Amino acid sequence: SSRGHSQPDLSQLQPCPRAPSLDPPYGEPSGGESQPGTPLLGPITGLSIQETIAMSPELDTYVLTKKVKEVLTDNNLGQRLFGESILGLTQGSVSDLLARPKPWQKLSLKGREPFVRMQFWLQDPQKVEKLMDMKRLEKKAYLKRRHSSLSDSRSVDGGLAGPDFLQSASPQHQRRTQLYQKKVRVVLGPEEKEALKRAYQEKPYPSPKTIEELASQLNLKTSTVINWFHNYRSRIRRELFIEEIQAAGSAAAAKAGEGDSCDGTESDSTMEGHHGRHRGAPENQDMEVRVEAGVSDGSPAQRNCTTSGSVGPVSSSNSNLFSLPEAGLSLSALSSHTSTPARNPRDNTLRRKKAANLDNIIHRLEKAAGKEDPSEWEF
DNA sequence: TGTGAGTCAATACG
DNA sequence: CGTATTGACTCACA
Repeated sequence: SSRGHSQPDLSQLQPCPRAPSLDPPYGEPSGGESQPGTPLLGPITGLSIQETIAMSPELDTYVLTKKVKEVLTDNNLGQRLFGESILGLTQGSVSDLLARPKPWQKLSLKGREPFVRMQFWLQDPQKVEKLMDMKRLEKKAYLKRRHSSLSDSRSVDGGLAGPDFLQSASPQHQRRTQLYQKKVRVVLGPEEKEALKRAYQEKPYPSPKTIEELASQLNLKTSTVINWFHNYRSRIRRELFIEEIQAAGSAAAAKAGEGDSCDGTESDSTMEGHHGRHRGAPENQDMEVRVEAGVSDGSPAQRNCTTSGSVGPVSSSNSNLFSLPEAGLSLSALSSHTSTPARNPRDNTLRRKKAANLDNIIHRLEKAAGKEDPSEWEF
C-alpha cells in the first residue's frame, strides 16, 4: 500500500532559489527582498512550494537522506552542486541535513521543504543526468572564466542556462567581495568550550547577568556567549531527535526482520567515538551529551532500512496530511521524547545523568510554554 | 525581548 | 578538491 497516489504531480520540481529570505550579509540593509514571491514548484501544478509541502505526506527523512547520499556518492556528485541546484542550500547546510536529518514530525513547514525537494528529485528519472550536465557546464564556465579573466567577470557565466534550470543557486551573496570585510570567524578554544559546556550543564538558560559573567571571565563578547548557548541548545536538541529516530529504527528492524534489501552499505551516522581533533589541545571533550547509538540495553540492533522499494511517502495508512490533531504537536513532541530514550531500567550512570539533565530542561520548557508558572527559572 | 528553527559562510579537516 | 563543523544571522512567534 501507499505508493504513488493522489499526490500532486510531483514530477518535475524546479530548483527555485531560496524563496523570500534574502539577507544582506552583515551590514547593508539594502533590500530587494521583495516579499511574497512564493515560487512555484512546477509549471503545471501552479502550487506554491508552501502549498505543496503542506500537502506532502509524511516522509521518512532518515531513509530519504540515506538514499540521496547513496545516489550522490554513487555518481560522484557533490553536495555543493546538489544543494545549490536542487535544494537551494549551501554545501554546509546540505552536509548537515544529510548527516543529521530531523524527523519529519519535528520539522517546521519550512524545514520540510528541503526534504520534499529531495523526494521529488529522487523520483526524477533523469536526476543524475541533469546534475551531471550541470557539473559539466559549471566546469566549462569555470575554465572559460579562468582562461580569459581579461574581460569583465560576472555575466552570469555565459551559457550556464543550458538544460533547464539551475544556476539559480544562491541569490543574494554574489561577489560582494571587496565590499565587505571577510568577516572573521571566531573560533572558541577547547578550554572555552569546556567552560561553556559546564555552564550549560548548570544553567541551560543563563540569565543576562550570568552571560555577562561568562563573557568577561572567558574574555569573549557577550553576543558570542549568547550565540553559543543558542547553538548548543539547538544542537543538543537535535541529537536527541536523532537518537529517537535510531531507536525507533532499531526497534522496527528488530521487530520485523524480513529479508529486506537494505544494502548494508553505510552504517554511518552512528555517533562517532570521540577522537581528538582540535589542535593538540587537552581534549577530553567527552562530556558531550551524545548518548551513542547503542540505545538503552546496548544491543546494536540493525539500522532502520524500513521500506526498501520506495523511498516514497511513508504515509501511514491513512495519510492524514493535516488532521494531526491539535497543535499540541510541538509540545507533545518534546514530551514524547522525555519518556522515550532516557527510559532505562538500569542505572547507566553518566549517560543517565546527562539524559536526566536534558529532560529537566525540556520539562521546564514545556511548563513555561504551557502555563504561566513564572515561579522560578532557577534550578 | 528572548527563543527555536533554519541557514549561511568561514574554515577545519581529509 | 569535497565534506564536516560551527559561530553568527534572519525570521516568526509569544
